[in-house]
Amino acid sequence: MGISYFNTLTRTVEPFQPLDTEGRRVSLYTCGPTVYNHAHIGNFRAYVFEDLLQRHLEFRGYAVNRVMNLTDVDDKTIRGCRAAGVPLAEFTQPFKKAFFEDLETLRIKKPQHFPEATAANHIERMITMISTLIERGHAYQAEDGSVYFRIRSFPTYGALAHLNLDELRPSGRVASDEYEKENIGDFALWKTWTEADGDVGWDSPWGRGRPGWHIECSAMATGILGPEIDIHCGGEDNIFPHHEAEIAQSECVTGRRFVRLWMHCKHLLVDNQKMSKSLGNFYTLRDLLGKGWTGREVRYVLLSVKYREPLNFTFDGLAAARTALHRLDEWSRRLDEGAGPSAEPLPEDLGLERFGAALDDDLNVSAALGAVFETIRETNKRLDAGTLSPGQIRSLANWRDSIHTVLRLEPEETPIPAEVQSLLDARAAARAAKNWAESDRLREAITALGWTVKDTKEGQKVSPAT
RNA sequence: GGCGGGGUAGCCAAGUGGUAAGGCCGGGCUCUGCAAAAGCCCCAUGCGUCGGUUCGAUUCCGUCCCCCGCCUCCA
Repeated sequence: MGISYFNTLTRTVEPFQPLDTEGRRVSLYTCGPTVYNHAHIGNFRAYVFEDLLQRHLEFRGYAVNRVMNLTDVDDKTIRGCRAAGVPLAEFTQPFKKAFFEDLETLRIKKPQHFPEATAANHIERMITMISTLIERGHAYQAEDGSVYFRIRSFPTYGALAHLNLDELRPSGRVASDEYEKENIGDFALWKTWTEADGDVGWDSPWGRGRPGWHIECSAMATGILGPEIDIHCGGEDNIFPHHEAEIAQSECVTGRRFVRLWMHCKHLLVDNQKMSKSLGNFYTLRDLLGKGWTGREVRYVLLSVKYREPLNFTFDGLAAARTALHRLDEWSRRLDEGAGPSAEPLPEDLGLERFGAALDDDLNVSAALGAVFETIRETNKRLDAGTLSPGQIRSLANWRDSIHTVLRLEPEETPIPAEVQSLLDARAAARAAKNWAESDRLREAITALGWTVKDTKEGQKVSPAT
């Protein structure tokens, strides 16, 4: 059975069929952050979903070539740099750096390409694309100097979002000063320079200005991955207008089908409400780390719900994630302790294939995790009963390693400090001599150093105090 | 107004036209110098409401009630 994913365009789960059927290569474009502040956990839900997608494809033997763009020029970044009184690049740089750190914290695999919208070659490509669109009648320069895409020239505009453009309700978010446009729905390809832009701007055939948001992605996507892309992802709010616009621009330039498969993840809610600063339920990853939660725990929460379902983020959920991970860790430790050097075949009734099968079914990670925990319970029973050989335990450990190439939920490796280790050695000796008073004293000494020691059947076990 | 998603045990969350995965919490047992941990077992006659189709519905159809998202630069 092959892989199937839900396609936003067709609204059906379809068998996955990349352009390159023989080479097993997949091109993946994912909309990245606008670097005007620290990304919040809602943003990271999308990036974790995309990470799961990439790792699942790799688990199934595909080589994924992924692009994640960085939007480093737009209204917010310009506003930010002007408020800070620094050049644009200087303003966005720390947020770019922070973003990469956050990706690492969440164990998100780094895409091969991180194009920046302001890079000279990309700006150049955007200008070229806009010129082509104007030549072909898909775009026009309005009285205000800006260049707009003529949506009437692209009959399928609205197909991705399944919007009937004639029935659109005017919303308050449409800037009232955009009366120069032929159609209210025409979107900016090139925004002419205004006072508010300060020293941000590039020269173009249409005067000084800056690119619109949508053309950035079209230029970087087709520039790096070519005219046809296998998968394009983003948050559900990107469907319209952003991805709709990308399709229109790209296809009018290349004459090819821009994207074969569109995948979007649902929003994250906090306490069943949309995250917002005014509600006090707005969190960046850094906020959570500051509260003592780990990147792995946050990853678990963001990962554990199917991407097409709304995810309700709560601190109870984070606490549940911590305990669940602990169960995973204990099982993992038992495997390492019991594993022999060479693998032996496992009993077939463990159903290990269910993990991959669940993911093949439109990334049903909840079912996949359910299968993992069922395996944990079943193998724990057999470990208790001693019915697994060291070679079979090795096979289970290998299986565990393989699922972690997708889940990336393995424990943090925290080396035991020498000071703690010497106390542990002394305590082991005291316990062997049944000197309980000394044992308790040493336990307290270890606790004072920030570690927790527990006495198990296999001896002392130490872990960092949480 | 248009389009779409969701309501499953105390919490989170899979799933199926044939009688409810998994995680957390809770209870029990085992192990145990103490403390703790861990492992195992138990924990929804029920799947928002009211109807319909069916031998049989949580699953299909319709009604109604809630919650959430998009509708022109928010992941």
